[in-house]
Amino acid sequence: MINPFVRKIESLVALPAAQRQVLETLTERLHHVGPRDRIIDEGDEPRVVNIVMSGWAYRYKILPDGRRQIIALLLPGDMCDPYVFLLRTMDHAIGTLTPVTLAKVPGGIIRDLTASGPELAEALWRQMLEAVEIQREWTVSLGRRTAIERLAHLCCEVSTRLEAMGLTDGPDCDLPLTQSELADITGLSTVHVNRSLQELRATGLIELRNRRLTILDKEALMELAMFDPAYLHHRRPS
Amino acid sequence: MINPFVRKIESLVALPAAQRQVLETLTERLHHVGPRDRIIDEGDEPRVVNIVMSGWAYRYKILPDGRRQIIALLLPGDMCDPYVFLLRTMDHAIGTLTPVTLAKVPGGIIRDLTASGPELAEALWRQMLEAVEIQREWTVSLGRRTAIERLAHLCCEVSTRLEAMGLTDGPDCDLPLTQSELADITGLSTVHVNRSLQELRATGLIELRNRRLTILDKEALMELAMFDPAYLHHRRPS
DNA sequence: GTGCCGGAGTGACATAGGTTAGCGGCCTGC
DNA sequence: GCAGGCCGCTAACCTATGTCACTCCGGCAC
Repeated sequence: MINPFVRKIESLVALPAAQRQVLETLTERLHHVGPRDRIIDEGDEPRVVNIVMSGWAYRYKILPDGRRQIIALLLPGDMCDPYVFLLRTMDHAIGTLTPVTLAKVPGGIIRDLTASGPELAEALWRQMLEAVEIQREWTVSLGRRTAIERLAHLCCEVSTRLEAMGLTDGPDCDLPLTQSELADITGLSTVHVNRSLQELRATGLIELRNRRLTILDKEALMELAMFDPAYLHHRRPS
Repeated sequence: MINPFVRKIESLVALPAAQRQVLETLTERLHHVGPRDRIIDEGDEPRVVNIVMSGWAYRYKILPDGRRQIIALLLPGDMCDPYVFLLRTMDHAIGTLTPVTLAKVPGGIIRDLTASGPELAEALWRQMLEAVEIQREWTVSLGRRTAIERLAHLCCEVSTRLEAMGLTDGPDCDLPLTQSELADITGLSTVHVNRSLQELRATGLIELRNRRLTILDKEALMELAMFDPAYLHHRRPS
């Protein structure tokens, strides 16, 4: 299995072989975190840049009264903000959904890397831009899409992101989220997530069993979700 | 009046005088755009980096059926994604709320700047990180805050951001948004924005007249909004 | 095997917020 | 000085989504 981080970076920019080699060695030492565990907490001082090498993680914030919002999903190959270490403290937390393997890259190394040539610096910027666009699309979902549309859109997004990493199996992919986590992503209640999911199933758009998602009618699902994959297209022209 | 872009950058990193001078000259040639006008449209190819030197602009997306969501507010000093020009096309549009003056910096110049020394590269990263954190907080608002809380939070955010730029007058600041624009920011209907605004006024937390906001009880407003300014604190230790 | 627990699923009911329709005030254009 | 339009505001009514309280099922600990 190819290194997902390298795969992701190489989908963004063409790397000289030497640079590629550097990245490979960077992500050799892996840390293992169990499922439903924490990676970093709000208020912590970020010292390293975490890279998800396998498994699913998520960013979240909890309001003083306990309401929780999941802010982003981190899939294999995703990097937690290339330059987080510039911040004094984390303003949100990161946790795992599944068992996760992580590469931890110290800030100094990141600086050295980007100073060594423009390709990598550019790749990091592209990755950041992609992350921001995803975040913006979530903003649109939460602000203006209905419950069903939000769920449909999430399915489209996840499936598209996983596909780009070679992690789909035809119309099938992982979706290791409980309904309560789906609720915290979509800003809904668990009950309503359940209802809406049933409706998505009833109309034959998706199947969802055993943490696996099957998209039965991609066209219709995209139309319902008003999903335009353009915002995920930072791939370099190939 | 000091150059707001330079002011913003200098709040993030300490700049050698020479670098500072470069920034000043970069933002000498200004473009003027009228109120409620467009700066760049979805699908356009971004060639330059826009910097807002005065006035208010905003990012937005429109769904196929016309629903609009405002995704971000761009205040004086804000830069529209330091490296946008890496993208093939804009996935969202940017428009103006008030008359706006803009500096337009070509991508090549940005690259040269950041290649010339680490301070500026770092400043751009910090600015991006701040923008993302704001975006994440909007995600939380839309997902988990009630109507009143969203509006209160927006007031806190705007006032804090303007204050950092020296654009507040004690508890007063600009808020050049119609109720319909507030609705598209907060994911509500205009009617409900109106209702909630009344309630905020009735409880003596804010005043809002003639596009000016007065925060009457900042403590209470922050508590209601569950506003924690930490996410805006990228200022360098001074 | 038994008991426990977390997660999916339900039904009845409550409510935050949306919709529609309409008013009056204030600009602005002419 | 009039007409048209945008904006703030309101009332009556509607509905998407939330809340509460519960069942059922499967996996895991022991």
